[in-house]
Amino acid sequence: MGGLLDNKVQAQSLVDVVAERIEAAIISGQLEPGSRLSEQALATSLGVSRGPLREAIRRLEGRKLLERTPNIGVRVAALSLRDLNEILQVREALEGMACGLAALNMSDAEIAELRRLLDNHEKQRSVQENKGYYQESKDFDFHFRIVAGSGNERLARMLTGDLYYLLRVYRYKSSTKPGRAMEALQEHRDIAAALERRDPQAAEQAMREHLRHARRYVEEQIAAETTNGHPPATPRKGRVGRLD
Amino acid sequence: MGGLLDNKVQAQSLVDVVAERIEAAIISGQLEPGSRLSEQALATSLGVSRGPLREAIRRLEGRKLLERTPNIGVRVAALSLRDLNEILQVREALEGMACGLAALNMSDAEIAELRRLLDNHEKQRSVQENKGYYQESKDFDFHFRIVAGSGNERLARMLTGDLYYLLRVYRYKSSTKPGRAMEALQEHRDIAAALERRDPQAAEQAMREHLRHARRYVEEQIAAETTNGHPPATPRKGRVGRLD
DNA sequence: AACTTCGGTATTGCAGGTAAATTATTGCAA
DNA sequence: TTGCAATAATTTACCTGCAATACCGAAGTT
Repeated sequence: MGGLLDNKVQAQSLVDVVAERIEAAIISGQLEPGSRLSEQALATSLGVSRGPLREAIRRLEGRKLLERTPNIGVRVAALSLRDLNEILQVREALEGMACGLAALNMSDAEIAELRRLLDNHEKQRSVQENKGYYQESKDFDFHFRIVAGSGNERLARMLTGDLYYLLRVYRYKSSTKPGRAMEALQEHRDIAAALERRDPQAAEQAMREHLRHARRYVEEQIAAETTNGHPPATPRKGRVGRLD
Repeated sequence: MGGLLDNKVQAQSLVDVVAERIEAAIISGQLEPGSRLSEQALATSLGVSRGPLREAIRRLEGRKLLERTPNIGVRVAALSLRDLNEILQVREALEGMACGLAALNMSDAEIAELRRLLDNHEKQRSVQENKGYYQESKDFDFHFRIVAGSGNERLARMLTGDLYYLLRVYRYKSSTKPGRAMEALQEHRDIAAALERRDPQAAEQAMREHLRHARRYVEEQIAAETTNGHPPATPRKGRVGRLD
């Protein structure tokens, strides 16, 4: 394994490239949620004709990252706080199950690796002590490994391929809250401990609790919004997203 | 509610129509899993050019109902027994949660309606007693209402819009098993009872158990397949699906 | 006889162009 | 000045045509 010739390369059509590019732009924030995209502008900006671009858009449409209104146009899917809450609820159920399965299916080596990952995080955290925030990619890495370790490939794809993306768009870090980073790290440790004990029920519970904290944060925002008569998060409709 | 003017009609592009048509063809079995579809043939058969057809295909691709291999072609997604099992596992978690939420969020009227539905099923079942099988659409209706009653729209769409479709393709009726129909009806009653009691935990448990039975059926098949040295379910590759 | 190579045929991938719909703008009237 | 109407401009929707790639069968080689 590891040889350069072992990986089977797949021909990539323009559509694939364009779709990936747009997806990346959405996640990176280059294309803001709710912003409209002009076919002509995007096509010339990417150097392709409108055919493949439209096909790429259709695919992302199927994945609910883009929304098209016939004869009007395409916009980046915008999630309301309510949507966000719903998605987090789904995530809780799915990733809870994944974690329970991981307790049964992950290899000892994988779990050990997970533990090392956390020690690593701890160090990095102590460096920027007061920054008090858990770097996004680290958090993602931890969750990713567990989900992959569940042994249920479809479940893993649903989480890492679909739900995570939607959440990332919102760079929704409840971890920006003051003491949250330390808490999160501790919760990660609890999860790892349950995995080491090979206790699926405890693992599921630990993961669910961890995720519930994140969700509570959103629920607080919802509550605040509805009481304050806050403007219901108007997604900027005017802006047209480019990729330059 | 229910007025003819309440439904907001959306302009439907050719792509929408074509996509729906293909989806229907897949579900109805007109297009078998694993079968290849020729763009030219489908296009002429549907009376559209290849452009919109390709876009429709791309969308279904995003929804994992179709799979495209670059420069080769498109085929209807084929699920192995292992895939099926994975999906059923996901369904268990998701629909379990949905049922728990439904116990909190469904209106009394909706629950009462559910009960009437079951009485109706019972009658119909007793008519074709020995046929011993729960008509597919009835079963779907029951589950559909509960899922919709969860109050979590995204969850409902994931289940009814995505997972159910994948499962329907396989018309995988564990209900064809001899005594299964009666059992299933009884389980439905248990679920309804938990909802009436407004007991979310019991509701979730009842639903999970109901679904676990279906899954066990698949697991048995997997076991049988691997021991018998059965050919691993070769999806017919040769056939080209038409819509005529 | 089996395997490889080579050419023809069919299918997919991509680009541009025309028609239809929506949005923006301008002019007119109240 | 405001509201409406007609028109112009922009954008999407769809179709056709051409290029690139893969598939299939025949001929040739080992």
